Amino acid sequence: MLTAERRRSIMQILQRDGKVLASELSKALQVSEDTIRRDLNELATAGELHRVHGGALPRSPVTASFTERQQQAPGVKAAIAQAAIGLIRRDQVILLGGGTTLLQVAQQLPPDLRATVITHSPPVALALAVYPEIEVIVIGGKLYKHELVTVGAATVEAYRNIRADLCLLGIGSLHPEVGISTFDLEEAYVKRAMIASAAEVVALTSAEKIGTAAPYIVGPLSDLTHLVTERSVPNEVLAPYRALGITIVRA
Amino acid sequence: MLTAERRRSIMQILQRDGKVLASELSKALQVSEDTIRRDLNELATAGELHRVHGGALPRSPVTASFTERQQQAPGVKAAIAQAAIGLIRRDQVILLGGGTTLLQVAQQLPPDLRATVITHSPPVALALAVYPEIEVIVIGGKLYKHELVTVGAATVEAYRNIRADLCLLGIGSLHPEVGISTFDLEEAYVKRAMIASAAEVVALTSAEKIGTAAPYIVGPLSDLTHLVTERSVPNEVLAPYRALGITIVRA
DNA sequence: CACTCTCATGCAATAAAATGCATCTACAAT
DNA sequence: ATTGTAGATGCATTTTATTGCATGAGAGTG
Repeated sequence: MLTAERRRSIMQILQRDGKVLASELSKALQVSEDTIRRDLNELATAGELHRVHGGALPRSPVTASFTERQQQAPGVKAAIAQAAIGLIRRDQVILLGGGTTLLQVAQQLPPDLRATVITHSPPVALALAVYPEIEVIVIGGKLYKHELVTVGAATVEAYRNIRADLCLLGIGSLHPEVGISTFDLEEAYVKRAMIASAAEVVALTSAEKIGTAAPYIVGPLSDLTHLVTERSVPNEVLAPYRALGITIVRA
Repeated sequence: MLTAERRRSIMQILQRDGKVLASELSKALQVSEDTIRRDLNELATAGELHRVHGGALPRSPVTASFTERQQQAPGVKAAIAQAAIGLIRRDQVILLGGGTTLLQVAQQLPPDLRATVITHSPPVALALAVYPEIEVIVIGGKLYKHELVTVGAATVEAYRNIRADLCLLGIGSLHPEVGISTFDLEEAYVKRAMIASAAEVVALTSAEKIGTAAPYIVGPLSDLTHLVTERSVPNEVLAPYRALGITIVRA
């Protein structure tokens, strides 16, 4: 039996049973557990399944990509979120993007904040539901399962009809020359619409994303009014942003 | 049973019942309480739940107060949800309402179901995000915090532009003469729009809601094509619904 | 304060995983 | 045919994870 053939069998069994055990696969496919483990690791690296001790489970888009990242650098993200919250003023109309950093923002707002918050991220919307004085507006659309945000024409259209005071956005890539960019086209459209609808635009980004570029351009750096990032980012890296009049906030 | 699998079960039970006890989980999952405690601690560290003495609670206080109501009769709601799922066929376009019963539906769908599901409930949308073959459309609007659904003109308008095969709705009150009614005006509008947009309309309702009326009329009983309710409901109570040609499904 | 239930910790047994190494096979070039 | 090479496989060994149990500390209740 060919290697690729065996791996296909593993995927089929996984789909059929909802889980696979390394020991069982070894018997069923007549190869050693070492080989099975190698297969499982390769498949996990390729993102086809979720490797766990003893076997593997189907890759669930939510638990895999979203909650997993939540753990990566919790301290840093919380600090950035906290710093961004300092820019919010009472009674504003605020656009909140998706992603784990913005979820942190939604969770850490002052309990008595009075504001209108508009978001296209269901998890952010749920986090906001605890605040009695916040009016929450959900923007609909097609749900992107890995980011847990809505996208598409309906989403963009909805943002177009809004005039907000403030927009808080998680940014995937920032580059002095390329500008704001992201790894997903649909998300780029949504972010562009959000930026166009807000008077002040705040980018939240961790240190390692500054100076990088991604395939899809959201807009020029001059779209931003504020940049919230880690304390550790060296001054010279931030110079081009300051030169554009962007207010830098260090968490 | 795999460790990761067991933790996933714990999260499911937590979501279903609104709380978990270490002692009960130990019996239900056939492992020692030590293992359960370790699981709960790990899940708490990962931010997936809120660890408390004796067991654990959902992480977010929102979903807590929301799922708390599920404790009242978790078995009944799960059974009604399961029965309603039997009406779903592959590749349909389905409207899902809000509320705890519909959340149960979203959580108990067959893992490989292929369909398009449209909902104005963020918790339902998140529950649907785990299904790889389901396209999820979120309907936006103003967020109603107690029901965790969106309402308002945007919501109604969005549903108006949709033609669905099936609509699954939680119903607050059903009365042979009054028809379908609810305690909230905004929700009445949304439900009306959903009913108007679907070929088949399925009402999910527990026994005690049948024969009651509420201030805001959604529409006549003849809007319904199916009624899913508890097995215990006596036949004579259901007679007027049967007379209208409504298919009765007993959970 | 006394009682019970729950929890944390260290420990040992077991299962699973990673690693390095030898062997085997398929395939291509000579 | 044979030689070389890359990849796949199995085995031995070491390392790491998981689990249940015992002990004592701690929390909750009346």
